[in-house]
Amino acid sequence: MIRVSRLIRKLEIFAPLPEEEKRALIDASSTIRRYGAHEDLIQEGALTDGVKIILDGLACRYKVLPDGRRQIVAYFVPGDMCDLRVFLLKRMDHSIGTLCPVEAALLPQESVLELTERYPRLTRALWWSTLVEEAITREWIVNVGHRTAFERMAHLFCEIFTRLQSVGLTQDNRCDLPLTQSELADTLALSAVHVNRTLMDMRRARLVTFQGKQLIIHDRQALQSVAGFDPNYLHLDGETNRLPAAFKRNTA
Amino acid sequence: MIRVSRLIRKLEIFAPLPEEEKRALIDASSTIRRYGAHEDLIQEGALTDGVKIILDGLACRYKVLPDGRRQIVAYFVPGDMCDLRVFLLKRMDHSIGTLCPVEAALLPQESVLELTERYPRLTRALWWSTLVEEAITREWIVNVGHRTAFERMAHLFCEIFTRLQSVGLTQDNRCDLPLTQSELADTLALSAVHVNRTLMDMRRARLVTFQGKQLIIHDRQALQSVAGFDPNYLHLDGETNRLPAAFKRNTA
DNA sequence: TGCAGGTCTTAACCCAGGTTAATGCCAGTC
DNA sequence: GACTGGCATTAACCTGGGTTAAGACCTGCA
Repeated sequence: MIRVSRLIRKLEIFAPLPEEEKRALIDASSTIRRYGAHEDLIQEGALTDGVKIILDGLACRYKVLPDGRRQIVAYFVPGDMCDLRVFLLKRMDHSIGTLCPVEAALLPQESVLELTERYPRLTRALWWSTLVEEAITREWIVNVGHRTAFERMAHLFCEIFTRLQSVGLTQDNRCDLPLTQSELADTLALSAVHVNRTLMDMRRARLVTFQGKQLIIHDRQALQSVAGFDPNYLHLDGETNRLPAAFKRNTA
Repeated sequence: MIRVSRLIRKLEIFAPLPEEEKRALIDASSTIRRYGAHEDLIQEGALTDGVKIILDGLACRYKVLPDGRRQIVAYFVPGDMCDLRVFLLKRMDHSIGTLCPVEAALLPQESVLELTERYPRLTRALWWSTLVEEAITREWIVNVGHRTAFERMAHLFCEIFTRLQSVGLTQDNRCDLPLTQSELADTLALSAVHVNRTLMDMRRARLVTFQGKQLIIHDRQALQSVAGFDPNYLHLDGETNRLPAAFKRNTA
């Protein structure tokens, strides 16, 4: 199996890519690296380097506060890229770390520059994927700011499940989710204790079971409804995307 | 005065732009539009159109929840662009509205495509500015998630003041800030009542006075310190940015 | 096989911030 | 110069979620 096939599958939600451009992306990302659990791919303050494409496992962006508390601000699932264009900033203003063992493809800076200079369709698809990422970050502000613990967690589960589903990493109503409760807490801006309480409530409500690093969604409809989850912001539906007219010509 | 000079000034924090590219940007953005206070530039669900550059006034991105509550997820100050590449998405997943009368330059989609195709330096500078915007969004998650009302508000004031300062819109220790307390509440994910309480506390602590749409910072050092504000994430310091080597050649 | 460190679970107690509601203070405007 | 509607301010009361702490449950390792 082609290592970056999940990325390509994702990019093609936006628009089909010509074989040549797919091949160029595959060729450029042939260097694979493996990371252990809870290892940093890159640390806050470090000089930025090339782009990483997550092939397997789960990673996250996070920020650490002076008092040592941590806020996870994004998850990376297989097929996601960490920071298409970070090399434009001198130093990272946050860290990226793994949550479990991770396999990633490296795309050196020069390759990114070259690809984006030569392949307009690929470039637009990559841009699009960064727009989606931004949309997710915005939704997280709403989540942390305006939803109760229960809704918030329900919303996160809906999002993760939907994203994993779109890259073929769910089975029926379940998926692997290698997170501890306190990592969930760092994500949702809740205490670990309250995450546990809420998880128990969800289990009792027969909505969701999250145990042994497995997420089982018993009633997706109900879950989405309590969460107020509208998948629109994930832009996973081809219908919600469009190509600028000037660009469509080249796409057939 | 050139209408988009603030944008150009901002972009040149990243790297100086050749005259030709500046001129191209100025020419492309010669259509000016005026909006009233609390008017939408674009609404959630609408088809996306061209890019807008804020010349004067204050605008914001916001999302509305089913229960009618609103979360402001970003501010646009003069010199900011609303969504360089939104036209890659079919429909908006949030709205952009004004907070006071606003003057904006319109950059039609075709101009964006043309500029980004012809002018690599300008393009990179524009990319950079979207990276900065993303960094701000991430910091907002931390703000809403992990800081107390007092710290949170202090942090927002530090950020806004710094951003306005960088485009020359502050006088000494004060700046115009055309927000009501309940708009502040929508930003900080607090109730309007608690915003008022906190504002009073800040006034009493002789840190900040926010009255009559004016923000006066009495003790910036102290404010930054309670907020845990580290301006690094704004990337306004030229030193924190860098050009990829492959690109530097063309920049002299 | 027993121990150690991480994780999960539960209970008891507390407080930051939400909610409701009343009052005051404008700036238009007819 | 009264009337209206939007803001700001304050008080009284309540609750969701934080904190602390203790016990149970794992899993890997010696």
